[in-house]
Amino acid sequence: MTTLEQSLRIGDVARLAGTTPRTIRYYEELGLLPQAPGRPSGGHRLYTQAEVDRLREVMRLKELLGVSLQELKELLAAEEARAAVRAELRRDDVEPERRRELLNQALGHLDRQVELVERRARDLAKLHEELSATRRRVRRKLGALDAHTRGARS
Amino acid sequence: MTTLEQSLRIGDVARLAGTTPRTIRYYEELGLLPQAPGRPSGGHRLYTQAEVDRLREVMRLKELLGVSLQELKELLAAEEARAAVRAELRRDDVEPERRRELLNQALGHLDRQVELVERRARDLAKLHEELSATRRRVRRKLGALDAHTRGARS
DNA sequence: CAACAAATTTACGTGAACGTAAAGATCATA
DNA sequence: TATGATCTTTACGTTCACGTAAATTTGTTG
Repeated sequence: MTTLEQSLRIGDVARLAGTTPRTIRYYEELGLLPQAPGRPSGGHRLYTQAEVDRLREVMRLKELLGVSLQELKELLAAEEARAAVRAELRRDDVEPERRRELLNQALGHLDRQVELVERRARDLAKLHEELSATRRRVRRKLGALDAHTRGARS
Repeated sequence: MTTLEQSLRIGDVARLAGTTPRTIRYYEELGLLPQAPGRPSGGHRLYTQAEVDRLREVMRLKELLGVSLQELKELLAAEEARAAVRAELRRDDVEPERRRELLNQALGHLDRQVELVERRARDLAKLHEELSATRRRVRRKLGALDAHTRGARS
């Protein structure tokens, strides 16, 4: 379980996620990524696999949802909330009151994301259907053309 | 049938499509929209409903596919091909040879579009599933929390 | 410890997709 | 025909999402 994961530097993270150090610093600056967890004596940023995953997720959402980094940051409040939940849940003495609050917050954020995704999926499905219909029509015309040409035994 | 549609000016088109004149001119400059069909003596651009539709389609594809305007232009070669087909098909004397060629071109472009849409749809579906799973877990935790609280008759 | 790769901050540069301003031309209406 | 709204081109400005360069510092390795 103790994967001994540690000490990825910004260049490693960038390579692993398929981007550049500049982008990572930029995202950190925007608050899209949390401050690098390790930073021994103000030196280089140190990351773990968790940060790589987070980064990939950010990139994926950006690509799939087509939102600005600012909107994405707001959307990602969900992740932060869930992180907070996980952190608090590790301790056993959280009051159920508080626990429920955190969970409900996370649920709200998740609902926003799900709704966004569903809207886009619906739109895409509609577009797909239209394209397919057009494609079928074109193929039918091609078929008719073939048949006619052969029928005329040119 | 003769809808007598005509004489929309650039501002009208912009309002109807939910954008601005600047954007329309920009798209025309990029070749995303054809030259305005009417331009009496070098004066104002004149459009018909067809141009409004085309514009909306461009905006929709841009939004849904998340591609650059340049990529979009290349993708939209399909529409141009289909327009050419429609134009030529109106005449009855097109050689079947040529006809088949045009139709096959259109089919190719359509296939590219369909594939792109399908890829995105698959990615979105995967994301949706993951979000839903997470959501279910959160709800389960909330449920357990409720049950426990009531069980403890606090 | 020398030396070289990789990281740091600071700051200016860039391409895409438009916005906006200016100066003038054109169109609809009173 | 006057006049105000809308359009024209030209051109510079702006925001976003980074790229790139410079000067310096930090880690790593022989």
